Amino acid sequence: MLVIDKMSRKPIYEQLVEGLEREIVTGLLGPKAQLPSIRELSSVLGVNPNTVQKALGELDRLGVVVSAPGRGVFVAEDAAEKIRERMSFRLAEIQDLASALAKAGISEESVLLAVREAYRNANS
Amino acid sequence: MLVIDKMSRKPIYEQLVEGLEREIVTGLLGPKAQLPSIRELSSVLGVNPNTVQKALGELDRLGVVVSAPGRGVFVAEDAAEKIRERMSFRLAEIQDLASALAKAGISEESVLLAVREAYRNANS
DNA sequence: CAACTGTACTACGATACATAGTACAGTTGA
DNA sequence: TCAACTGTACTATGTATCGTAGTACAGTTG
Repeated sequence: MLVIDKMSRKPIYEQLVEGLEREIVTGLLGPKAQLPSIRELSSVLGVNPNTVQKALGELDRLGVVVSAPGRGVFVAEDAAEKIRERMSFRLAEIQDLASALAKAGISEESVLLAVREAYRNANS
Repeated sequence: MLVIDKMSRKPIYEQLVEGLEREIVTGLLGPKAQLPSIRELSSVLGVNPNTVQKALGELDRLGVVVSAPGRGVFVAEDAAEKIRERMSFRLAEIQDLASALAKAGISEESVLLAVREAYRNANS
C-alpha cells in the first residue's frame, strides 16, 4: 500500500502523487473510483491535510483525478492513459543516468541487467 | 565543458560535483592535475566562491580530490576508481525508475532501447 | 439540518541553498 | 622580505520550498 517516508529527500506531496498514480495504474483504484477524503487520507497517512490537498490538486491539474467539491475526489476515466503519457519523460531520466554511468566506465551489461531485473520483479 | 544551470532543481554545488567528476572520469582532468582555484572557478562559472568551496569540500571528503591549503586542489591519484565505486549506487536509481515504468505499463523494450542509445552516444 | 465533502486562505517554523563579505594562515615566486 | 596567490572558516542575509496548524466557507448528502 501507499507508504510515506518522511525522511526521504522527495517531498511528501510528491510521494503522494506517485503513490496514488501507482495505485491507479495497477488497477487498485479503478476509473471513477472515489478516493478517501482529504481529511481521511490525512489521518490515515499521518500527513497534514494541506499536504494531501496539494497532492490531489496536482493530480487534478494533470487530469488524473476529478474533484467534485462537496462530493469527493474521483479517478478520471482516462487516468491510466494520462499517467502513461506522462511516464515517457522518465525515459529521459533513465537515459541521463545511463549516460553518466557510461562515461564513468560502468558496463552496459550491468545497466541492462538492472533494468531487466526491475521488470522481472515488477509483477510482485 | 562544465556548465551550470542555475534554473535546475539540482543544487549548483551538486552540479559542480558531478561535472568535475565527469571531467576526471573522462580523463579531461588526469590524476594529480591541479584544478583551477576556487576563486577562479567561481568567476569563470559565475557562481559564489562559497558554493564552489562546498563542492570541492564534498569531493575532498569523497577522496576524489586532495586539498593543499596555500597550494591548491589536486585530483587524487585514485580519483577515477573512487568515482566508479560510488557510481554503482546509481544503478539502484535506474532500477527504481525502471520499476516505476514497468508498473505504468511502459514496455521493457523501450527502456532497454533508451539505455543502449545512451551508451551509443556516450562516445561523443 | 447535521455531517460530510473540497477549497482557499493566513501564519509559523524549519530547512536548504546561494550569495556577500571578512578574516586568517599556508605557499610561492619575484 | 613581501606581494599575490592558495584553501579555509566564519557570520549574515535573502530566498524558496516544504510541512504543519488553524480557520473559514460553500457545495452535497442523507
